[in-house]
Amino acid sequence: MLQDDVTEAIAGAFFEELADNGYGRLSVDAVARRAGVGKAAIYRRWNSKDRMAVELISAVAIAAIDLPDTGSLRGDVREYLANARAALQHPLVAKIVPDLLAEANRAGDLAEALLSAVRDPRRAKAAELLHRAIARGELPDDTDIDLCLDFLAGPLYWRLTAIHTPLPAGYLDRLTDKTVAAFLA
Amino acid sequence: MLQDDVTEAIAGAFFEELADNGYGRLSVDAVARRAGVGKAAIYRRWNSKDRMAVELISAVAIAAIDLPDTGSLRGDVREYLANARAALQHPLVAKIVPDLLAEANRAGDLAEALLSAVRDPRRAKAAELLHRAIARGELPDDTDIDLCLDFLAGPLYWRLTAIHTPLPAGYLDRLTDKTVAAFLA
DNA sequence: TTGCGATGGAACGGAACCGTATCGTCCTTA
DNA sequence: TAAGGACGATACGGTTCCGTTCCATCGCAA
Repeated sequence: MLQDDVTEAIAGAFFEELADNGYGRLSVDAVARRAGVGKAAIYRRWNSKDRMAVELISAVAIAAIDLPDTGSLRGDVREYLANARAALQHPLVAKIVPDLLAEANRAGDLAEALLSAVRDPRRAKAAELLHRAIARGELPDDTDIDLCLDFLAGPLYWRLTAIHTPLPAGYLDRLTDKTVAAFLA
Repeated sequence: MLQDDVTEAIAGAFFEELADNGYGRLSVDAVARRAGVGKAAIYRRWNSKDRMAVELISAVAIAAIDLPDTGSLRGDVREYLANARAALQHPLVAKIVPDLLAEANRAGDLAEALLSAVRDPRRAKAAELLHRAIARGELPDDTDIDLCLDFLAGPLYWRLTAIHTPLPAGYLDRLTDKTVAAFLA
């Protein structure tokens, strides 16, 4: 029976290595060393480095999908952005997400797993936020959902992962204002 | 005297390898093989893989800075987005930019070079677009420049590199409308 | 023609990596 | 108490990589 604490040590070390080195430079030896674990313990759980990565990443990505429902468009947007900020400001997440996003544009099992297990469900989930606003009459029926979703996620992601400078006080409120204004334009 | 055609073949192969494998998996042997060149020809030009990468990437990144000046805010935004779309739809650029953006969040010479040679100049250049609009009176004096810049770049970047689905007809026009609306909110 | 220098190709040492195998040790369960 | 299995550690073969070195060839200038 595989021991849970060893599995967790491996998972923790895996994400730390992923943040430090990126998926391209990730090595099983380094994960084992960092976890204080023999390599056999890793290969007893997954039969290759790629399978380990796909399984560990998919698990946390799926668990992280959570959509607010405050009853108003502005409240939902504010809450969605606050969740996104909290996630992307985690030091490990901030380094891992852009790396995996780049990896998703390449060929391979990890790319397919990321698209089907992370990107598509997350985008469908976020679309619910807009559909609810349309049902409430806060947005017109012919709202361009896809375009609005780009405005919901794009600016904050760009700010936190590309520009990578701290958010000034009140940033999230002003971001919410402009995002809602863009939805209505 | 180093031959220019060899240098160009190396540069071309470097960017193709970078797109296919990412910076983490990039190997000098593969670049030389792809360029039809001996490894010695590479090390005669740069004394390490990292120096080659920094030099080649910095060169094209600096050359690619170009800001439109159409005389109106909406025209400038439309033109800026059209430029960005053209760049990010190039198949190599679409794979390389997200990879380097992830790399910029890590420690190392390449990260520093990317920040100082690419990110900062590009953001300063884009800020001019907004300052001109303020000077024309199209935007209020107290416009939050930083926040607006996130709206200028974020949605399209997110769409083209994270979502990675084709842009429907008229997307850029509607994107421009919503972007300007966000600026004014 | 002679000579210089860049070239492609090949090989090298040393290091890292993957996936497997083999230890002796420890913990759990029967 | 005895048996089984997961454990950390270590080493292995085979591959890949970096950076260096050597070689024969080719182009070009004197």
